[in-house]
Amino acid sequence: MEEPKTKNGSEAGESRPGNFIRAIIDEDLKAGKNDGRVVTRFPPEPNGYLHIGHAKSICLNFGLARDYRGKCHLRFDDTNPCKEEVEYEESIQNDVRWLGFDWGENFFHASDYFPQLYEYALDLIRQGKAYVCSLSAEQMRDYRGTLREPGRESPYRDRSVEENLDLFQRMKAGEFPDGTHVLRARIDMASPNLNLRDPVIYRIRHEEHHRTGDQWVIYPMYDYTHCISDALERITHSICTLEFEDHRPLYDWVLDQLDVPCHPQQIEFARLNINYTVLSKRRLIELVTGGFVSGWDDPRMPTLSGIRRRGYTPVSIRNFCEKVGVAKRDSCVDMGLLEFCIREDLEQAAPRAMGVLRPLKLVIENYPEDQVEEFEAPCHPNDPAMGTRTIPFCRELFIERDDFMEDPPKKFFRLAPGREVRLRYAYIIKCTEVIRGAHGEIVELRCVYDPETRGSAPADGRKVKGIIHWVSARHAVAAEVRLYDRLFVKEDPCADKSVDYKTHLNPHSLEVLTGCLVEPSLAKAVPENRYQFERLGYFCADRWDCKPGRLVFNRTVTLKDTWAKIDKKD
RNA sequence: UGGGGCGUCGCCAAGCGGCAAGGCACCGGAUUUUGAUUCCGGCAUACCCAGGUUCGAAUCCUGGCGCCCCAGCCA
Repeated sequence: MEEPKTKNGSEAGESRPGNFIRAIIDEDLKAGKNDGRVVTRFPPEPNGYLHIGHAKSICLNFGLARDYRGKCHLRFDDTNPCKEEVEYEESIQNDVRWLGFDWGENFFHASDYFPQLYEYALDLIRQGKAYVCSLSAEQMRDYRGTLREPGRESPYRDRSVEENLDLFQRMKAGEFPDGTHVLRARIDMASPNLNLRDPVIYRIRHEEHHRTGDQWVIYPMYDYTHCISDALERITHSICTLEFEDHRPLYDWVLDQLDVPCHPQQIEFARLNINYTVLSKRRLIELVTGGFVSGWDDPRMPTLSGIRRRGYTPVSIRNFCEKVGVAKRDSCVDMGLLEFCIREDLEQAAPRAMGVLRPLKLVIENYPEDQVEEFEAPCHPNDPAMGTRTIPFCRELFIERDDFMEDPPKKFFRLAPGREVRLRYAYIIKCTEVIRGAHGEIVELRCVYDPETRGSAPADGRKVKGIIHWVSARHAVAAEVRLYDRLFVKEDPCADKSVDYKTHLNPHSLEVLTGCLVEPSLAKAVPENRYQFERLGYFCADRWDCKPGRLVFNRTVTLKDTWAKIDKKD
């Protein structure tokens, strides 16, 4: 967290946006709750990679801890040995750190509490508030009732404390196969809240756990584990997403029965949605395993590792999460906001360079054959502190194919036959001839340059509106450039439940360009270096594939393109 | 005629009875050797609807309507 530590949100001068969670904390503080402590936690299940939706939660929880001078714990919710892996734990920690947050010593696992959780379960049984149920899964579903009808009590509901204790201990000892018994909380089978109809709190799973190995064959369920874990860690505000709102009565019930250190407050907020992508673990996994993307960190993925590889910066993600706000309304944020955030950051942070994606050869006929000039260009037009780089210039250049049109529309002010244009940081040139190939395609442009226009406007006062980028044919360096676009063509790929969301995958979400040419100063680019290729967009040297002698750039985002808008309108 | 939430500009989102913040997008215009950036200006007589209370309501009350979540031994 590189930002200066600030005081809490209630103090004057604080500019952070207010949200209902901060309002609750402010009130709690005013009322003297929790001895003035603020302790939050980010509790991922290690069964997938983090995505931008998690970033919202991370920024919220760690941000609260920062602003209220509290703590935010990182706790892995690893209660289901069937789905969880260490690979995920590692990636999650990397991603949280990359985002810019630090949990310090406060690193935990729900599995750390298995022994205590077990003791608490015994306690519940002794109080007659939990029982071993031997109904099958199907039977239990049947007994649970429906949304409108109350459930029926299990025939095992009134087993004696002794029998329950005995059975539960034997469950733990591994005497029974999976699915034969569960431990259930004894609450109310007629509750309109299904979560309270004697929820399962322990199940048998003869499965190796990635941390506890084969030490346990019974594993606690989320509802039972999460609240107790929070209490043991003395969490003050347990922030989760809306779908857990119905679970809050159970969260509170469990803590009310037990002798725990404190009773944290669960607060729910709306999860993040972004259009033209999907943010559900299940679907992201499917995209990866189905080979629809190259992996979890494919630059098109909304995963933090994907976004990172695409070229997004941590600060841009944090700003995005800040701008998105925190509320309880289901919402879907425009992808355009994310793009705004990365442009906003890179505009000031990324050094400029010239690169030609689709090269078109251009020969300056009145420029001496052997002459080479070197131009000193600023690395940033508005920030001299970023220094300069030198750009070689000679008779033969490459320009962007899109910057030439034989028969241009009115508002096109780039190169065309007989027209003048400025070569950025160099001379004004005029196109005199178009050379064609065997099939009539344009293969080369012949031009003349005005030697008097280097670094200055023409003396005769004529106006040249267009400025285009270029590279020297003799000095340019080859590069591969990967152009990324939105992953889906539909705003909400999952809106129509009768159609597989994958049918809305954007077939043009990746375009690989291999014949690109970039200015020689880029030869030294190392993985994750970010640049603005002038007039084109922001590009990031690929984290894995960019190596000395083989440049690979990913397009993070284009520059705002007013011309494209005008062109589309006409 | 199950329960729990939510409805303020195209998209987010403040607002908590005193007369609709802000951001994105969008539309003008200025500067500009990136059609970028920056800069100025515009952008809800209106807060799901209908009644009611009040001098005064997005904010309170009543009744509708709409959307989301819940019937895993997932989290």
